[in-house]
Amino acid sequence: MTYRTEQRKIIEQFFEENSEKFFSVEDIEKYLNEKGESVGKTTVYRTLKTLEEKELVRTEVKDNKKYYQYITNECSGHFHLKCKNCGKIIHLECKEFEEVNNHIMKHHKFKVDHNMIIYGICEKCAKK
Amino acid sequence: MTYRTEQRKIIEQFFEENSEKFFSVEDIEKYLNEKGESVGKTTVYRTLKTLEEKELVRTEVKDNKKYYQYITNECSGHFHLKCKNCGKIIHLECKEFEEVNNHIMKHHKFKVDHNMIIYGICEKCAKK
DNA sequence: AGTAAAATTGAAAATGATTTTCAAATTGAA
DNA sequence: TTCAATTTGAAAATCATTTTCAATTTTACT
Repeated sequence: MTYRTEQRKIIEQFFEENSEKFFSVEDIEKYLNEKGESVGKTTVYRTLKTLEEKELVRTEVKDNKKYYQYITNECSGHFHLKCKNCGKIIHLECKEFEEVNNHIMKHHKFKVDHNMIIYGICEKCAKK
Repeated sequence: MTYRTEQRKIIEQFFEENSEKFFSVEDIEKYLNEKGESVGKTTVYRTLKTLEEKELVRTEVKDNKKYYQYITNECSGHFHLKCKNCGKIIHLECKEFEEVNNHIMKHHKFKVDHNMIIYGICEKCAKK
């Protein structure tokens, strides 16, 4: 039932191969076209919207512009810290956070998004 | 050195009195004008930008539109859970979270924003 | 394979939130 | 009071995103 077109495949493949950063629609369009792939801006917008609805990408807005990051399997299931200054991402895979999750579940009756990013300032940037 | 104009006072007062919800620029403009306060849209935009820079408001983007929430003193210093579905906000004032914060500080060398909102689904909405 | 219906694509136009511009009004310091 | 610096707001500009719609591609069904 799921349509699978050439363009959509290309975009999904782009994300499979580029999961570390956040990209804007412009970034992706440029990158693909430079690689010789024929994908229009509108299609990139539409595909990203779909991926977002399926919760396969995380989004972030900066200067009224949306950025998308692919959620890999390895990154799903734990929290992340992201430095607002330099963009560094730290994976929180300690058992502490499973406990926090359980606490929130039990006492606050709340199911936290498992791909949440917590923002703040990393050590390096704090020193400046 | 800080200029303090009539319009800016009105907008800041609006937030002091309305801290529970998120508001769009349109919301605020409408509300103030209905109350007979003369504040232009552009000024609302500018004032909100300043408040955001001073970290006196939190922001959220929905359908390419920005929403602002005032950060009261009572709400600063602890995490919040917000239901993505119904918008309900839960304040996490348990000691568990201070511990988490300390853990992140010590082991991950990271200073978390103290007004963070963690998104997820509340019990009621989960049941639907 | 052949065909038709349904879904997708993309260029161009439309939308709409936010920013910029700039002249007029307001503010604060001397 | 006076004047430079700042703020205001209407209108114009900007720019990311969405919509439109005709053409193309995909899928389901023979």
